[in-house]
Amino acid sequence: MRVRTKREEFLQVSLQLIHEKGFKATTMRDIAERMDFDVSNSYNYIKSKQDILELFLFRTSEEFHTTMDHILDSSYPADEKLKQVISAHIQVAARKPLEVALMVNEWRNLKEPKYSEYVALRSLYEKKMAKLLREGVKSGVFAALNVKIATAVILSSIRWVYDAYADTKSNINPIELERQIVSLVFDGVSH
Amino acid sequence: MRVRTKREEFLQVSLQLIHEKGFKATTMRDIAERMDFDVSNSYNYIKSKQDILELFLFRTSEEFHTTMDHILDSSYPADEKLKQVISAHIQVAARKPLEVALMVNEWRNLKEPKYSEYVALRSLYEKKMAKLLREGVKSGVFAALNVKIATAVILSSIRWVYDAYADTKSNINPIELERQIVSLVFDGVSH
DNA sequence: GTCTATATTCAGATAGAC
DNA sequence: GTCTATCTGAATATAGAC
Repeated sequence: MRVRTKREEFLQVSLQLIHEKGFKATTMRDIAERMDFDVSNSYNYIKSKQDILELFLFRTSEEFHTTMDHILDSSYPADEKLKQVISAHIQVAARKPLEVALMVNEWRNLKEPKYSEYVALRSLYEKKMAKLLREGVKSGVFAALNVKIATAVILSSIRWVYDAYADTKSNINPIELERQIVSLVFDGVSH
Repeated sequence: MRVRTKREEFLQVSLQLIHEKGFKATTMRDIAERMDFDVSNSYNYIKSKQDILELFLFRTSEEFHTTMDHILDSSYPADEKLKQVISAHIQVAARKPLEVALMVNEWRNLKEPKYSEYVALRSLYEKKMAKLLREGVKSGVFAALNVKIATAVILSSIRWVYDAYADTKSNINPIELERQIVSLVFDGVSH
């Protein structure tokens, strides 16, 4: 990622370190050390450690929601919408793996009232997916599946994708990855 | 869970608290407080906080591996084996949701050398699943899927199940849950 | 098994000089 | 924007008496 300001550099370094060690295990001293300055300087860029977490979590969550909303509001049939949601997730996870890793692994470290706010956003995202599936079941493009369970299964089945892009410059082609995942979600492992 | 000794009670209380607050955020004082005694007494039952994590993680991991090994060693065809692996996972997650939650959420908090040991066990479990899938592709009971991706998708798609049983006495019937998940994994959402 | 007391270490955060 | 110095609180863990 291109870093324009020292604040952006500070935030990127924080994100990387939190990915490596976990939020709680990453100290302000760790971040400062990698920035090659004293701890106290960190507070030139943020007012608390929690700020770092909130900033990335809510920013990336909004990106997911905006995309999901655009897809839901379109006139595509439900199966096409589901493909697009999966595709969009993979693209974000491939482009911003560390941000997505944070969403998957560190949201529990938010403190109130941000914690409840974030949990509500997660829950809302699930509701949007459930709505999409219900739409498809009603219109007959999907089988008569249990929407609650299918929502959990489908969202869970793509949640690992960031991991393929987080550590090394992965050689997994996102287009091929999308093709394979879409194939599994739509038709399963059977012939 | 039936608790026979005070040590078992201590460990169960620890597990519950770690589930509620996360491993790092749970202090020995928190656990002692819920046990209604002073912190120092905790060290009658374990020699360090890490012990608690290691104990549950490796014990539950072994349970998963043993079951997986029995299934792989059987003469069932690959599709039947896959059903049994899914079924077994759901049963463990329904019976011991807090232990499975720990496996999903807290393994990163292990310290070396246990961390590397545990990562190797996870990786081995994935290899066993990949072997099962490769078997099924070769014999023709599965479609010509990308084994690496399918492994990640399938394991991921059942990883959330503990959550349906962790907090409240869930009204989700594990048999019905299994039926729905198997249907999705084998045939997807399409008609 | 329980307590009191304490050693040790380390975390987040702020004040204020340059 | 950088530093030194420091406050404040909290954590894991141990020693030793009852």
